[in-house]
Amino acid sequence: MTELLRNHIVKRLGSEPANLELVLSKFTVIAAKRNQTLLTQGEVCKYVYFVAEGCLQVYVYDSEMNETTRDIVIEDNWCSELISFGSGQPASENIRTVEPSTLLAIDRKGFQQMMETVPQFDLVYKQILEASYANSVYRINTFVSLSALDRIKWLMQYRPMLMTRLSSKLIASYLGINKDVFSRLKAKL
Amino acid sequence: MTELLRNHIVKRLGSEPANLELVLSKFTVIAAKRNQTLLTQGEVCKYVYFVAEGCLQVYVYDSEMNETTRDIVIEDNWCSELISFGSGQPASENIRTVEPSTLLAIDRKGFQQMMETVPQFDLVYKQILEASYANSVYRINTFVSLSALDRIKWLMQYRPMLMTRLSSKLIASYLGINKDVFSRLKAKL
DNA sequence: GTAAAACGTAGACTTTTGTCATCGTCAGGA
DNA sequence: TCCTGACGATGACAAAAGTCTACGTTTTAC
Repeated sequence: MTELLRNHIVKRLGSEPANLELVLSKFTVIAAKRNQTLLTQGEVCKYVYFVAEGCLQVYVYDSEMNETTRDIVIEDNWCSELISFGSGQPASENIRTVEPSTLLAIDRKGFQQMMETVPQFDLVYKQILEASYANSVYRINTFVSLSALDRIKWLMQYRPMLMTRLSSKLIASYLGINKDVFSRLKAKL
Repeated sequence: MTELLRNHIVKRLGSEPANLELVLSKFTVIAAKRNQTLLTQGEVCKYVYFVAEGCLQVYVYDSEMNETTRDIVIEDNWCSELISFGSGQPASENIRTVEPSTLLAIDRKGFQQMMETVPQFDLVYKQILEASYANSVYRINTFVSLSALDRIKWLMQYRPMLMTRLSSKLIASYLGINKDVFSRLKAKL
């Protein structure tokens, strides 16, 4: 299963770093069922996950306990609550599986060791952080100005796989739209 | 003027790093008037700015050329389009002054030299990036689920200075609210 | 296998938000 | 000084989004 992570890293760095096998051995393989909670807000985020198979949801609750989904992470991507993971502060977000998933998890200590064993991992971390940041910025700039209908069109254009793969409820919460409204608008396309 | 930046850095790092004076000398002082454009989307972002005095707006245009403001940066904070600055890719955002401002600018080469001269600057960069990321995440999680009225209340609670300091038009675009609606809701408080 | 729960769709209705036009005020430039 | 253009407020109206209920279908749990 670490094969997928190896490919991912080689792809990112352009070549296979020395000691990669050693690093890979530091990851714990987790076979998670659907709907399994990986992180609850208020707790400290202890792991960074590489999603080898499956799909994760990063979400918060609003004042009426409705979920709003900040991010949906599919296979071959990283997922964590980086702020909490890096600082040790309580996490502000929740993470759960939305499909049966295979995850490769690494904790802070392992992460630290990884940085020392393979100096290029500093670069990998920076890349993850920068990609996460870019993603957030993009999401703000795109979504603040778009109507609900245009947000749906956007999703169909740029992440069409999610439309077929995820429940309407989840998509609606990702798009910041009421689920009834989502159902109606989708029918109008 | 670099005095303000020195204080900022010492505050962040907890102590004054060696060679700080040398590093400070690499910054260019810019006295910018109100409404001056510092970055236009499509161009490469060449500088990271430290806002010593004044206020900057980071914004994009939607399909009807309305501005939507992703961030407002006041004195004692950093401002840039980090993705473009780091990668050399065209910027996706615009930056302008909304008040007469004093800025300390450093370009990529200076930034690079800074990293080498003062190793702790790697940490400063990471801090800037992490803070920017945390800020974006917070903005998404807060704003996606809040009504226009609640967004105004949020601003009054957490960044009250902006309410008095900025034009209604700018605040409305920061909150993602139509300016007429903003005017009405504000009157109802 | 069956009962219960969750899900997706739909209609009727309410609330929120956006649009447009108007008007008085104020600040900056000629 | 006067003109002009930007700004903020407001009313009337339109459009978008949210709420609630109901119902048939699918999925899940026991």
